[in-house]
Amino acid sequence: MSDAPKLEFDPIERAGEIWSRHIGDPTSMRLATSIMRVQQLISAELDAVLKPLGITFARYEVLVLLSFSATGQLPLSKIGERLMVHPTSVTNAMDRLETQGLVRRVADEKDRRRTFAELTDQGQRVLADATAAIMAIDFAVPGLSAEQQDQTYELLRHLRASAGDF
Amino acid sequence: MSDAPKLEFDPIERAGEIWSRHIGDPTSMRLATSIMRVQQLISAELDAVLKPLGITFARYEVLVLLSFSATGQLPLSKIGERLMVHPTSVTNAMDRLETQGLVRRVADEKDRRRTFAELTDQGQRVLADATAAIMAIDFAVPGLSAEQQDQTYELLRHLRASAGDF
DNA sequence: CTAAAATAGTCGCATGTCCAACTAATTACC
DNA sequence: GGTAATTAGTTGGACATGCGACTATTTTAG
Repeated sequence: MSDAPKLEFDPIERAGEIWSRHIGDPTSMRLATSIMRVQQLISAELDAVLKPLGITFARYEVLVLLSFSATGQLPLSKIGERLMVHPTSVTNAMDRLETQGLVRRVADEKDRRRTFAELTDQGQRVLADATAAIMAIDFAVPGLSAEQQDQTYELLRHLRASAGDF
Repeated sequence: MSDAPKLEFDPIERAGEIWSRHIGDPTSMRLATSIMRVQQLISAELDAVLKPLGITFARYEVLVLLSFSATGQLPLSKIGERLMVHPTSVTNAMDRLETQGLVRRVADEKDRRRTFAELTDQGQRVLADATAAIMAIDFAVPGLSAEQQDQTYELLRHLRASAGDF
């Protein structure tokens, strides 16, 4: 957002759209690029809202995960699995969150290969603020009715399932 | 893919999904995270297919854009505008493409602030191969019928429009 | 019970994206 | 006409993400 190149009212012409007009069909390609674009918009919006709190959406997701864990802590591997990101991404996020004092690494005595992640008090506070901030924009995002949103979600769910998600 | 953490058949639990079950509703949040996940899958798939050709999808989009330009060349600013990415991303992609010998920077004599990007012969060859490679997977991606894909596209279009796209 | 295989995390490296700031050139405006 | 505002690109820095490789520990096999 913000500094993003201002497109007057130019039709969006990413690869998918271009193909649709020049090459044959690639409906799926058009859909693919559209999804990527929407993701870009959503991601930018979420990060913008979280920026004042000093975290990104990626890190926010880690906090959310930890807060809902039954024991209050989660092995790093579990986090990567749940968020479906590479182990190195978890390490990266944890390093930053720990530096910020929002989470803590705790050694697992049972299995010394593992490390648990645990929310700090400050982490809980930031999480609460972040959630509130996101909830606030939640209503502004739409452009689709609740039914349409559910419908879109359902369609994407099929896509994810077949795409091997996983 | 590949090294991605193997999730048995665990329900996807990113922030959005988690909220849906714990906090109130946030249908839109659930949709948002779903979109982000689908984008991740698509992106990984595309990059994987293009990898043997030595390019990424981001760079591929630049090549596509250039090949469809009427004059065969495009000012860098126009590329950023069309692909809706920051100018620095264009500079980055161009640097790599130029190093690979797939595109060329050409000074604009009329307006000396500008620089044109132009496909090289090799760039055209790589583009052709890349397009073929992508078309090939295009059929495998689905999970949705053609109608469902159009439907999803339409729904996302509304979302993009209202989200200020732009 | 020991050697091989699997698992958990980390590090370095490559990419891509955006922002802030800066230079150069062109256009606007008083 | 000459200065201010705008536009085009680049550079440097912050982040996120994935891959390959490596260490340490635990499991599995034979």
